[in-house]
Amino acid sequence: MDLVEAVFQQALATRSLFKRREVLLPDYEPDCILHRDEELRAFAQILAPALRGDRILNAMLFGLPGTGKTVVARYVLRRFASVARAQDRSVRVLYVNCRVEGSEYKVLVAMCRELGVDVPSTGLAKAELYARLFRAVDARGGAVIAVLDEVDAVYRPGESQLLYLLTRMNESTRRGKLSLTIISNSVTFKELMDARERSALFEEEILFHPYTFEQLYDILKHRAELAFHEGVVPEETLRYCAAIAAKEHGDARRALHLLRVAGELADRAGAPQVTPQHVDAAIAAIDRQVVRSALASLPIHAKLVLLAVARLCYQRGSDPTSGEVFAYYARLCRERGLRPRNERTFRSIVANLDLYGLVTARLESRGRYGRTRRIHALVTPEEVEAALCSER
DNA sequence: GATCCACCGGAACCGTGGGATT
DNA sequence: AATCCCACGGTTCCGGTGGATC
Ligand SMILES: Nc1ncnc2c1ncn2[C@@H]1O[C@H](COP(=O)(O)OP(=O)(O)O)[C@@H](O)[C@H]1O
Repeated sequence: MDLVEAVFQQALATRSLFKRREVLLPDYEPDCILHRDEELRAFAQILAPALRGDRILNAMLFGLPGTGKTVVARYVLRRFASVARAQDRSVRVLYVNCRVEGSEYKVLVAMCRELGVDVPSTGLAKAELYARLFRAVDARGGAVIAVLDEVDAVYRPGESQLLYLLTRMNESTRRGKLSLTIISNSVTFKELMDARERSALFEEEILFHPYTFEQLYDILKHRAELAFHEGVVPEETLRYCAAIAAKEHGDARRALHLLRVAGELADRAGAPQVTPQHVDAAIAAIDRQVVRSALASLPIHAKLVLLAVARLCYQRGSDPTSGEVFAYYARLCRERGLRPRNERTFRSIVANLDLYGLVTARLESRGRYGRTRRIHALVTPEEVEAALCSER
């Protein structure tokens, strides 16, 4: 029996640890939400008046990542839509994730499309998009409930008009009414908004607290029962995952992610159970995967800048300055027949790498010898090279 | 104190790729 | 076809700036 055959035979002989693996994936929508009764009720209460045809208030849901904002919102929205449909109410709901869309403009495009308006993904004037959205809201009449998830990802304090304009839309619509529910991962988001927006949007607010260890444990236990065969995941493993996630801002997404990857590792190894050791291995595997996919999604010039930083860092064991990195980066470009981006763009690239946490760039004043950034790589040259190879 | 290095980073602008209107 | 609108990535321009050295 050859190598490959052995793997297949093994897979046939041992049954998978998973019953329904998809239950642990991030986009799974559970039909049972634990420890969020207050939040569920509060959000349902906000939407409820729309069933009677009354105007509903703009709401704001905020809390740290993985505290259940999205599940709660989508769950209530789903239930709301089905009641509204049964009652024959002309209420429409739409959900857009702003981080996924990427920019304010694309959020508008997505909102239009959710309402069935066919708009091109680029080319239209912003004002025209507003007009079309406006017409779509007004055309069929009735309320439109729009949930904008992760707004903080596209919101630029001072220049963002999205929210303000959307809240003002009602002043000119005749039959349709638009209600906004804004979800933000940043608890300080509120302070970033200017007064007009704040008063328009903060008619209602719901704060999501981090999950405690016990709450995370319950969520994990419930999901584990759906996802794995009986007896596969011991209590101890669930407690371990819960403890790690509780320490990291009470993040349920993190807890579920750990459990899923631990399960996959155990499954692949042919282990009979998912143990805490598998969870430890999962932490490392997730870390590696996070780095790998962050690197892979970088534009080519960002990869080259990062490679320059990493090489220089590792070669001399000290952090290079902007000027040095730029020179090395320019050389890498020329070796490859690429035209280097200019220095200003280079500095923007470095600023972005810093933002992504792939390098740290601290401003340093060396008096006579100028002011520059010392750039430190948080990834190894090998990791960047791997990402560069898979290019093209 | 004044100087001046080696950059920093805001802002205005440009080119490309898209679409609407007439 | 001409002329308008736009976003996005990149470029051009340029006024800062902390602190060792003169
Ligand atoms: N109370 C809960 N019960 C069950 N699953 C939950 C609960 N809270 C969060 N989750 C799960 O945790 C993950 C992250 O939750 P999510 O709502 O996306 O967080 P947020 O939007 O606050 O960042 C999702 O996969 C979700 O299914």
